[in-house]
Amino acid sequence: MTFSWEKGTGYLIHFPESQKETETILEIVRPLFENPAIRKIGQNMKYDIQVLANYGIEVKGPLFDTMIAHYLLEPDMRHNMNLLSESYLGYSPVHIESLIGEKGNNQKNMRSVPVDKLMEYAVEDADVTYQLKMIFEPKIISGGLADLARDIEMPLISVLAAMERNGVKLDLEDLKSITINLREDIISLEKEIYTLAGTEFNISSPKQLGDILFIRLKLDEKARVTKTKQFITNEEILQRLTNKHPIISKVLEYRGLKKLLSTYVEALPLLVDKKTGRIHTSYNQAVAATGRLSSNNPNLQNIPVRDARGREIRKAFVPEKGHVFLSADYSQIELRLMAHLSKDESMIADFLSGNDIHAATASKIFGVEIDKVTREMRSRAKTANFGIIYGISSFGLSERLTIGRKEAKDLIDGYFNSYPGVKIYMDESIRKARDLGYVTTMFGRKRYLPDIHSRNQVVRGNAERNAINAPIQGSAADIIKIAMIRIFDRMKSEEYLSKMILQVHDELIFETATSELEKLKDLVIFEMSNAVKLDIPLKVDWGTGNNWFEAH
DNA sequence: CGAGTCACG
DNA sequence: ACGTACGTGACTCGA
Repeated sequence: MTFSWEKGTGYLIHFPESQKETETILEIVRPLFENPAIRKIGQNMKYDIQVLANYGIEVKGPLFDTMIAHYLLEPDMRHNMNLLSESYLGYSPVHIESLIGEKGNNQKNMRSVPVDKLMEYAVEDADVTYQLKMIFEPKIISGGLADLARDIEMPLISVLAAMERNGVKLDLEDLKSITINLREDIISLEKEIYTLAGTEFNISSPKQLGDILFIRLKLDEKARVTKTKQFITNEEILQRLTNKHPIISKVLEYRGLKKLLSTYVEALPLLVDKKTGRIHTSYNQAVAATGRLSSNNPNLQNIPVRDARGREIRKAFVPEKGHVFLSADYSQIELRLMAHLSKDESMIADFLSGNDIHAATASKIFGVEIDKVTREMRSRAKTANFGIIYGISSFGLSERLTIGRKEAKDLIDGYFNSYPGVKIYMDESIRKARDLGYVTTMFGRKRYLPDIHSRNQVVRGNAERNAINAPIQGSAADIIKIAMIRIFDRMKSEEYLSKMILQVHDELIFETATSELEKLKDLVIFEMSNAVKLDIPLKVDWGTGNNWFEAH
């Protein structure tokens, strides 16, 4: 592990043989790492912070992470150190693989590398990092990204490190019984499908399934195909064929259950950490071009919730004894941001009225009193509101509402008549992207959109939708990051026992000591609601429970 | 290792 | 005549 200080010195911490030597070294470096007046520089510092935490050292003081800095400078690119070194320093560092071998089971431990080799690697690592810092920091400042870096991204690193280390407990018994049920159901569906098809085949193979449905059973003479000339067999297509043949609904159910089994129910238990007995996701702070986080190994940001059977999996995420889950989420944050950023008076008024926003939209675009809005009208308005955030097109909306292009266009025209400021704002975002080459979030995060000048209208259309969506999605990401930092700081300074454990884009989940529940709930709601002052309030919904299902 | 599919916000 | 809703990660198949 290597670190740099302001003076550019490389530090090597080797992994000593004896316990005594380890302790000596730790006590030498501890005052440095724990000194809040010393700014630490590193590449992917979340990792280093965790290694040090394993040795009981808490890294304090400001951070400057070159990976994160480059993410802010070039959010669409990749940020690993060798790549950065090659493109900014014209120098190819020693690959870690040359010391410990390729990734996989045979990858050696750092401890097995001879100390002289290790030293060379470590010193180079610190040197490269420091040189990158010297290049990136001025760019961050001149790019108007200093506040975002100093106040949000760099402080967030420690928050994420702690959340990852906290992890979340899984009820393995619960998952086991889900597994048994799923396996049974899958086997019987399999048999039914083979009977209905009149032959056995691999249902999980889109190619084989397509051939069965569209050649053997001839369920659609005009079946559409992919670029690779396979039949499309996705859910949307299959749904439309439900009435054509009883095999369809069986296949859909089979697909759904297989997904649950392989992606969640069977996979999650394998990722329980032997030492902690918990699941530790890792958050990637530098992949999503809009500024969102992502989660992997496992991805805990896509645990099923929409469908009843999938939602059961959430019951297996449980707090420790004496604890309860608290979940708090921003209500309609992206649409609220559209209202705020566009300053559209009528959308602001709709939010301030306290009415259901989709019903209010429906009332306007369909020209009926709000209490005369039907479920169907509300549902369409909701789809339109989503479309607006994504950078609507009449084609896209018509696909989702299964209506004609003309009808969709009329709906959009009606929408813009109701919320004229939104139309003006969207045009302004695209104009800004053309003029500057990028768009920004409320906190100055940039996304470059070079394709905005493309002569190819498909490519250009994509950039135009990004010009509309990125400031919205990105501002929402900025806001929850601010809330996370403030909540984390307060939980530490006010000595809470509870832990922040998960973030799912607009939602935070806490494993709360039961005695702290009321206080923590107020703290979380306050900090989330007040992370930023908008023209309309940020609404925060919350729930508690003895598992994630109940709390959500 | 790309393609197809599908889980989430 | 084109072909698109925004952002991710994981699994399975099959060349």
